Amino acid sequence: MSSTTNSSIRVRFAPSPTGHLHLGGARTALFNALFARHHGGKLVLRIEDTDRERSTESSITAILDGLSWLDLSWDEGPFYQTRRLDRYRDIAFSLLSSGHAYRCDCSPEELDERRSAAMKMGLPPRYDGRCRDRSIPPDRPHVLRFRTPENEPIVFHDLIRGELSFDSAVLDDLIILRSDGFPTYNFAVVVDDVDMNITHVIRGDDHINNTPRQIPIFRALSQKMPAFAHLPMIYGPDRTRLSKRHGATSVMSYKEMGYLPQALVNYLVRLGWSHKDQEIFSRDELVRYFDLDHVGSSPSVFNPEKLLWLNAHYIKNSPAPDLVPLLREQVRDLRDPLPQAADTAHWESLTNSLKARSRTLVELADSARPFLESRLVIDPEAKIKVLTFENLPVLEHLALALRSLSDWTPESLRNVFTQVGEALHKKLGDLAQPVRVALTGGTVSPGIFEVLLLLGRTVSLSRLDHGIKMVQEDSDQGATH
RNA sequence: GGUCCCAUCGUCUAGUGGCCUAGGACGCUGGCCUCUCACGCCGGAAACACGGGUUCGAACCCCGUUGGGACCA
Repeated sequence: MSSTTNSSIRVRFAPSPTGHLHLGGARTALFNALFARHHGGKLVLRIEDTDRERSTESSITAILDGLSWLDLSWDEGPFYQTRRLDRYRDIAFSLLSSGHAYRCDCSPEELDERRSAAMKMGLPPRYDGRCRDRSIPPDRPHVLRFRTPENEPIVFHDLIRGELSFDSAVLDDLIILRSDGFPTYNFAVVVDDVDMNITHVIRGDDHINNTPRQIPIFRALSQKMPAFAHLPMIYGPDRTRLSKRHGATSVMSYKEMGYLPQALVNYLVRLGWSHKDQEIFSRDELVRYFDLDHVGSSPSVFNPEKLLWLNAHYIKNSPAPDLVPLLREQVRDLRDPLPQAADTAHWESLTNSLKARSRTLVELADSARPFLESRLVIDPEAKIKVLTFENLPVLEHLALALRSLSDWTPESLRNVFTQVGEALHKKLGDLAQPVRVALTGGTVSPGIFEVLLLLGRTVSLSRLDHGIKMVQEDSDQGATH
């Protein structure tokens, strides 16, 4: 165990900018951030952009956007590996002069050939070390290879998995500096982790096999090693690594689908980590409770249903004033708004009426539209089922009674429905449904009195009249046939 | 193919040798509430991969098998 004191804990999140921030990366970032906050340490953001083929500027922006949407902040950086190339070269050459590295001028073609020859003979396709003791002049094209110590077992203690050991015989002399002067992945990572004083490397377990390649470099550099913690992968439903073909994997696509960042964070944190039976965590609780000792070691399958449930939970339990700006964003394209759409109080009571019925902000917006726009689209099925000739008396009686109402309060509205119900020998349910379809266009909505109140007298009466007219026209047509 | 990792309900997980006739959550499902739909509440079905050990006792420790996955090519 390391003797590091809490205040000096330093972790890093080190994405490659080759695409959006995906769920696995987001969880790695989250665990690093929570670990840092919990221990009062620092989080360093490092962009590993040495793969010039695949790294893009827009990916960097996308990753930063994703982190900020999730409200994950870092303390230092972002540092870019491409701006540290001189540093990697310096260290590589210092390893050359200390004898830990050597020049190699084997061509890719030769290496390929030897690799396939080895595989044909059933041998592992590793570099045979033939340049180890040749002295290749520096003016010839060459790479720098690390002289991997032989017969030295590599054992380290993983904070999540315990002791992990590898046989150094399977490690070959990896290239640390390419002929174009670019460092290789495993080398740059070690130089960075040393330079940035990283105390805990928390990363996906797809890097577990990189660790034994990195450890000898730490040793050659005479640097003390960070502690390692390898997080289990997140799988898709088919139990392979989560990827695009499993649907939405980018963090920002969840924003577009109307998810709250708290819901996604809460979902991701429970993938691999637990705190007894608790499912819902505030950010404060997360910081307080999170630690590596309750991170599991087995991979988990991404479950969109549970995420949806969490999202519904967060929507339902958010105060309306927090939700209203998000709702406004969803309905920016409002056409022909109702007068009350200018009133913040209307947005808030609307949100209060709808939030327990919405699992996403998109659903919230869809159900809010009839209360914000003048234009009302009547669902054809609802019309056929509910806006029938049999229900015409219900609508007419209610319209008449409502029109003569002097006030427009829950009590008076309820009285009207009760009286009309008694006169027509109908139950409240028989009255509410036709009104609901006439007023909202569908069979699903908040309570009918809430709807009446939300819409207000003028809009309610005109939609009711319009509904009555529609039924009359339909029955006229039916009569002529 | 080589190396490494993993294994509790369909899924996320609790569980660190006796508290387990295995707990919670999502989903599914029966009911209650009810003007619709939700929300909420109450109930149900549903798992320790298999085989050996160790131990008085194993979901928990060890070994093997099987299955899955990652990495390197």
